Amino acid sequence: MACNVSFNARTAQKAQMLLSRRIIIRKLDPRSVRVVAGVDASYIVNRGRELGVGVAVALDAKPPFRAKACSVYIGEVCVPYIPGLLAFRELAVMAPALSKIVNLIDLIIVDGHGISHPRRFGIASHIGVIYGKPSIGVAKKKLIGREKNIDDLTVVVNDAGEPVAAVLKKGGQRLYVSPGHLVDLPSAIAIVESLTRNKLPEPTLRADSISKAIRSILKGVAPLGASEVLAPCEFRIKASLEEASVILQRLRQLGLKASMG
DNA sequence: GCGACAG
DNA sequence: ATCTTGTCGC
Repeated sequence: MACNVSFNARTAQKAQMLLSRRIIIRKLDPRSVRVVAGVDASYIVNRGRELGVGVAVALDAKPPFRAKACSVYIGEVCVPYIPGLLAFRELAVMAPALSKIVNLIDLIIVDGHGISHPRRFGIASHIGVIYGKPSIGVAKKKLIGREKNIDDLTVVVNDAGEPVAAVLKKGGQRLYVSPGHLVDLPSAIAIVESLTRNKLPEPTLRADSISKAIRSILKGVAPLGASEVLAPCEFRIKASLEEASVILQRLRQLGLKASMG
């Protein structure tokens, strides 16, 4: 028996329309951001079932962006990817991970959009509202709106004529930065700039490398340096008994802290 | 009907 | 996101 969870796209859209009214857009002083969270989700297909890996890492907002805590949740995902409804898929595994470290952080950087969304409620806004924390969406591709140049800044404008994102060029990468919750566009731009050294913000990079390392381990390969990258992480696995046991064993073999539930 | 379409 | 070979550039 797999995927006992059902998903209704129309209901999900209604939820977004209701929840979007809770978004607060306002200035956020970058100096008030001391610890920031990076989140990520990856997937792996196993006998027709889809396992999701949710990662949440807390790091200093200043170089060298030292990791202070990390939580990983592994469980089955029963929601498909539908453009505009990404949050319902990713949150299934990201929320259990983020909940473990949310008390430590001042802001969340999310892969995906914030208010630059058909219903003004992308995954970054969703996470921000649910946790009552400032959040910023940083996406690699545009979801909605048209781009418009204002002086030397490129912004994304929605159908209502409202600027909902800015385009940052980082090492050949286009980054769509949009407010999620408790932050405005100028603040979001300044904060993302301060967190970006390479092509992506450091929190995203860190969550991504953790996610990739876990993925390799689950596929039976132990990447060099995996133990170091995953050292700050605690793991929780929710799966069938035999499946969870195998995963648990592999992680513990590498000296990692893993449990079930 | 057609194009667009985060991860 | 994931799959997947060779290839371009630092």
